[in-house]
Amino acid sequence: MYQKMKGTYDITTEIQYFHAVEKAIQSVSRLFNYQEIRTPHFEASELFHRGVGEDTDIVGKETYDFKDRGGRSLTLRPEGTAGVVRAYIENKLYAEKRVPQKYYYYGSSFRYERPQKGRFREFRQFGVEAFGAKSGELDAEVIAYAVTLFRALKLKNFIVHLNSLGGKDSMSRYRKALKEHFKPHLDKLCEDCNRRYETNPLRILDCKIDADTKPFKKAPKSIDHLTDEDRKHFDTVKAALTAMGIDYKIDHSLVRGLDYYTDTVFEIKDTSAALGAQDVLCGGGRYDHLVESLGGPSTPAVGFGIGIERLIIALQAGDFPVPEPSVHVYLLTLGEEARIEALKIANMLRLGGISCETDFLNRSMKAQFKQSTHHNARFVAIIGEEEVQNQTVNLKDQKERSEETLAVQDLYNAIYEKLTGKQDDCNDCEHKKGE
RNA sequence: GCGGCUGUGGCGAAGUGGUUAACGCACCGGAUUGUGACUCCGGCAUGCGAGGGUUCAAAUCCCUUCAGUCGCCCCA
Repeated sequence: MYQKMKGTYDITTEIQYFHAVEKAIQSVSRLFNYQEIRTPHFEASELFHRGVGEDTDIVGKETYDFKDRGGRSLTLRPEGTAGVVRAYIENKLYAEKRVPQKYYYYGSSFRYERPQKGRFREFRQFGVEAFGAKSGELDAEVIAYAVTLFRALKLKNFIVHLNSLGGKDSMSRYRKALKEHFKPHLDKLCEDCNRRYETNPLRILDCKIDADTKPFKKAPKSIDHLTDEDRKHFDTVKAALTAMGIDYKIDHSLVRGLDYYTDTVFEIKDTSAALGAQDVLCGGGRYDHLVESLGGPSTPAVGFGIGIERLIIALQAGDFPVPEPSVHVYLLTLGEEARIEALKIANMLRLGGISCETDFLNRSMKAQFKQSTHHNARFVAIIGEEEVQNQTVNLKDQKERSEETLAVQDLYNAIYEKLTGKQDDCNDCEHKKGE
């Protein structure tokens, strides 16, 4: 038997959750005025190496790299931003008249990792990127977008972690301060941290092994090394969040693992314990130099990524109502003629927006009744020889627990009225009149 | 890349060397050839993730491998 590849999975009954999330994404994107952008699932390897950063774990050990038949070195995208930035530059979207240019993306990303809860080799990511404005208020709007999405999905147990790394000047000051601070303690730090000390001292703060040690706790804070300008930017972000009623927690150890971040960085963590070690639902920040470093004009930008699988795990732990698949009418047939008649009736009902299911196996009445339950049918329409003869249908309303004999020509109106009551829209599902 | 745990029907689960692999749920058929959800009767794994080995005998012991799961690293 063939098996799916490690770290991938088939979406079957859970599709309902994906639809719910996708619907929320579309409606929140509309509210915040973000346009969807779709970019390829693979790009030249070079793009991710330069975009995400050669020294990051993602590029160093997690990318799916392969050579195509033309000998090109390609990589399945490990995250969304690099591809969107490439498209932004290549399509000269910076010349768009609307500023800032705000995009969202949704789709699979790939990382070669050992799978565990909330972590897959192929996973879906949703993210937004806003280009063209260096504004703390835009940073705050991006965070507000994520929070709004979570609220729309009835999530309650999450918290925004916030920090600022500052721009190039602030960061180099901070790096120097960190190195000075940790230098006398290097022998006490783990192997990884010693390596990070040379390659990227900021990442030492990410370490969980050394997190409880004294030098770690006394480590200098990035926000104490911001230039006046960067400090002002961060103050604007915080004020804007407060103005929008968004709670946040300043997290001095939050540095993020991707190289391109500047100034604001944030994560939104799930606090329900449903996600185990992978509690980061959303991660993002400002990246003011990425567009330029990938060959575009100097363009400030800010964005985030959200893991759809993690979001859905959080959703399932919460009380988000997910509708069961259902059908309006189950046509229960008895005999050959009745089946033909049922097809005609189903066709007629479907044209009017009423969904139908019927029996294709010539099964017993009992079996068909069971099927109608499995299909969550509101109505069972019984069609036997007698009904075919008289052009009638025996209609059972499973909700009202009533049964009546109706002329075929009256069937549609009767069902429609019961489904919609006095309103225009179906009360049982999302069917709208005229659709 | 490293470590722990797990793998028996559609699902849950017993079985730790000895006949025919319990049981429950679900499903299917019948009792009841036009009214299901209760009840009763019957059916439903030639096989225990896969491959190899030990043995008179393997779901059970050994080796290899695959997958799942949780954790580390890191991230969404």
